[in-house]
Amino acid sequence: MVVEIDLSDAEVDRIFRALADATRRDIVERVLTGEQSVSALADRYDMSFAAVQKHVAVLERAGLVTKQNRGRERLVRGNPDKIRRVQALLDRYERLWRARIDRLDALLAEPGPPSPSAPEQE
Amino acid sequence: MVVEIDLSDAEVDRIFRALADATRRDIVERVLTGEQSVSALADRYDMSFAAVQKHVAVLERAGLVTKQNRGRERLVRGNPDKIRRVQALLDRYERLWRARIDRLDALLAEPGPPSPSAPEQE
DNA sequence: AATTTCTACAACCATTTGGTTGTACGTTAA
DNA sequence: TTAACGTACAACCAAATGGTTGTAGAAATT
Repeated sequence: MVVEIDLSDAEVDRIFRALADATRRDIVERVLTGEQSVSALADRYDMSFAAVQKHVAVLERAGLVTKQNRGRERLVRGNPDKIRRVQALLDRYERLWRARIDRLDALLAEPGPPSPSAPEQE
Repeated sequence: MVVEIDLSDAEVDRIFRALADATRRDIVERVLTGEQSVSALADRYDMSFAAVQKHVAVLERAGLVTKQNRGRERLVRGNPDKIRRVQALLDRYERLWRARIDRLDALLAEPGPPSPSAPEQE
């Protein structure tokens, strides 16, 4: 399955920043298992309801979760499309990196020194 | 190839936070192509040398790049092992997410309503 | 009708972030 | 030797982050 990469810098900023917090990553894991209300999530953490509410808001702004009204509750659920795009993004990084390593390996495997390059001193 | 996932919460925090900035992501891409000195990197961006120096320090603390001394220069290069671990981490998220979607799909495909669940109103 | 539950949001606070400028020091070049 | 280059680091600043408490409103319960 091919996933398109059409995220703006600002979007990628928001996504990575949202994932740069252990509580928020934990929330993501929880709503992966099944949708949960904000207060149900808040019960799990040693912080105020408002704090958890803010974390959910950060995840929502990043597009990683969505909220749906059910009565007085707000059900939080994951956004699979977005996580696939993040996956594709990291996949691209990994491929670029691997390509560089492969080039270096090939260079080192050559018989003669291909270029004087840097004398590599500490 | 199997990559181990043994990163602490704090490490993952640092990695995601490091990637949550367009300039730093660009630096990562540049050093993927080949190692570069800090000043060579600084020339590329519309900000002070010290600012770029700080960005590199953030990437270094996250373990995404390393620096090596060559004379008066500090050569910045990528850390392939770390990026592979990040890749593995995201891979895990993606698999969890996909598993949930598959479960939901299976549920919806069943003939009778499996459970009354929520009346789904806005 | 009164109370409780779940949520939203404002105000506040300490800390971190991302930028700046300035100073100092080792290394290279003239 | 002197000048220029590359880097490190401190001090400073505005804005964002991550937490708090308090107030208010809509929905459910009693």
